[in-house]
Amino acid sequence: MDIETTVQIDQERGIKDNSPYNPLNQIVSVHWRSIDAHGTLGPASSIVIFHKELAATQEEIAASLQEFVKDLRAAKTFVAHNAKFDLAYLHEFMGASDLPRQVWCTMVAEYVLARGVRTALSLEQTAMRRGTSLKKTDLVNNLFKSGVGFEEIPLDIVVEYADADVLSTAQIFLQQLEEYQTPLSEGLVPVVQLSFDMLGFLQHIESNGIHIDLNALESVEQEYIEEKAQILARLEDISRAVMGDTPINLNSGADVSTLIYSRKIVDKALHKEIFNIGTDSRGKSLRPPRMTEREFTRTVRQNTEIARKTVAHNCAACNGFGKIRKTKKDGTPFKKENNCPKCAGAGIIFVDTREVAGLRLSPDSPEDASAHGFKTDKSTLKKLQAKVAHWEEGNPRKLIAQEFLEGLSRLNAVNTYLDSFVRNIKHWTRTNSLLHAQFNQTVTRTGRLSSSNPNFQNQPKSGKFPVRKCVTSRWANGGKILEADFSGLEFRVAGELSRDPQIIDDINNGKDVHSQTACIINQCALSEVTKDMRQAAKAYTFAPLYGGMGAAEPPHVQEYFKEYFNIYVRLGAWHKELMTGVLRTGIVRTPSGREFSFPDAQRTANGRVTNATAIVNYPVQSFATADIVPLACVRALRFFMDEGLQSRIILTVHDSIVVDCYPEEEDRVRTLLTKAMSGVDEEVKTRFGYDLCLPLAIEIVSGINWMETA
DNA sequence: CCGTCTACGTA
DNA sequence: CGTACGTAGACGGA
Repeated sequence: MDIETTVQIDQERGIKDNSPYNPLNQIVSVHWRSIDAHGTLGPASSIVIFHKELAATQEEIAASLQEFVKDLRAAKTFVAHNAKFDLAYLHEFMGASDLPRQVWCTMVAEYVLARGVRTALSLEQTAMRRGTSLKKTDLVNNLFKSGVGFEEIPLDIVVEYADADVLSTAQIFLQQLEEYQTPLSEGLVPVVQLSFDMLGFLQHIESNGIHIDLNALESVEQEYIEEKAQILARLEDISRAVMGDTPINLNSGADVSTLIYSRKIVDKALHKEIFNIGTDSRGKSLRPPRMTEREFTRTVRQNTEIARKTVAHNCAACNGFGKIRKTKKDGTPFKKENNCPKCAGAGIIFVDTREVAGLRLSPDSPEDASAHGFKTDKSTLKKLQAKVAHWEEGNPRKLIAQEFLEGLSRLNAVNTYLDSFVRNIKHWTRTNSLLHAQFNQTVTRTGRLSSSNPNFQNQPKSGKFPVRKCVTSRWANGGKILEADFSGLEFRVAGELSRDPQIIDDINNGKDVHSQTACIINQCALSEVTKDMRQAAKAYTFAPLYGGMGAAEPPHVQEYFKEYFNIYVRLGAWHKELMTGVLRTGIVRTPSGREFSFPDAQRTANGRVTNATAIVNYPVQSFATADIVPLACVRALRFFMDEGLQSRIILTVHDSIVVDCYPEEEDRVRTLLTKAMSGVDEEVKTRFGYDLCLPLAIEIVSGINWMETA
């Protein structure tokens, strides 16, 4: 089936919203066909509910809807491309009672078959790839792209288009059904079934929505706006002091780079080429070139010029107007004015003084280069701050530099908090204070979810991000926000998949692995490890797990990587097995049967395997957060329903489940989540036929909002 | 207008 | 140190 809907456009931001949770949206039409057990298609049916050309009476529409509901109830399997969307509309507009239990989403099925290789998954692209029937839909596509809802598109075209989509979906479904029965792909059945179950879970939590306290959000926003204004005022003062009249846009990497490093790039294209700036076909950054310190310094000198403080003058060529009127060859003036070429239309020219502008810091290595100059991100700024700390006390620029670097670092963060988090939460929160973020099932290479409109999976951590205070319970009297996390899930799964006896031992004995790492890194005794050292060491516990080799690290850290694989011998052996397996078959498989294809993998001249890090990382990340956690999600929802809980599951963030807890239900919620999550091994066994050898532990916290949890 | 790049944040 | 994401503004070429 296929549902066409209206769409709302946010004029200010140009954002299109065809969500069923936008109260202004409506179902325009519903289109469907039946398919019998032999794969024979019934006739095309459709109902038009809301359209400018609509002639049917309410009674007639109601009668057609009855027909549709009858077919829906009779159906064994509900098939649609991006079925979550259609299910959500059915749920919001027709209530939950008639929703089909078994769903087949042709988009999700296609995604699983793609085996982690990025593939265009739209209905159109899928149909083209599979050679199934396809209606030329340029007209509809263009209208839709420009934001015209289906209610405005000529009705005969809507019906023709939608019927063609239904037919195409049906044909793709039949092909997929066959493909999932072939020896090559039958192993994917448990995973695609879990994905369909997860689709229902996602539709459910999206429908529940997240309750937002808009007053709390407003006051957090005000605090950030104030903080930003203060930082900006100070940074602009400093900017004027060190740059003279040269205008600096603190949101511009190029401007800020000039200010910090006192250098302007002469030829940006050349600069990009020299420092190999860019991304590869997988969207990852290219590697910076190797250079000695001397080479680097020389290169920077050659391709940059020292930034000087400037004094602004009225442009003499245009008298400060910015525009000039040229005259034609015959002496008559052109009709339109041109931008003054001397000042590029600004009316002002900036004349260099002799004084060097900026903070006069130097980049260290090609790693510090960026497209428009040199990096100005948090870690680079931190490095620069450490340098400035060593400047002699008498240096008059020391204080200013410290203040600027610290302020800029915070400004970058506060900008993100305001521009991305606050603004987007505000934008997507409906008038009933519910925010229905989207969870996308067919985006990532590993099978994880992604989240958008807004992304609710990248909020700064609990306890330090006041925006989280606005996530509150929908039940005013005694409702709570509760979050259950799998602890150390990926480390456990790495032990699980490699069956490394030392990892298994460490986990069973509750060993503090990060402290052990800190010991090795800092070459000290266990008793000497401080809290900070342990925190810093965490990254090094995980690096080798995911294929990190410490190539760019100092010698003693490289030693650590060696020692790590001496301790976890089996893990290292497993990594090798994965790689030789990929070289042989092109495939990595997890215990769920999910597969990842590496068609281009080969051994390079220096003995390494292409995509080595991805090959060892995908199974761990995927089995943990794309198989185990979704399974726990599906179980949790099933338990909640079976027990008739009023509490709502509202969110999952890769290894956690978040619940809006109904008053007095917290104990039951905790019990059921523990059963769903810690007990997930029993369903891993029934669904995938796999015995987990390690226990899965969870931690549960709760509080009056999503920030203040304990 | 659209793709690329940098920056922020998460597991 | 690695892998996987989404969003926004700046920039530069069409």
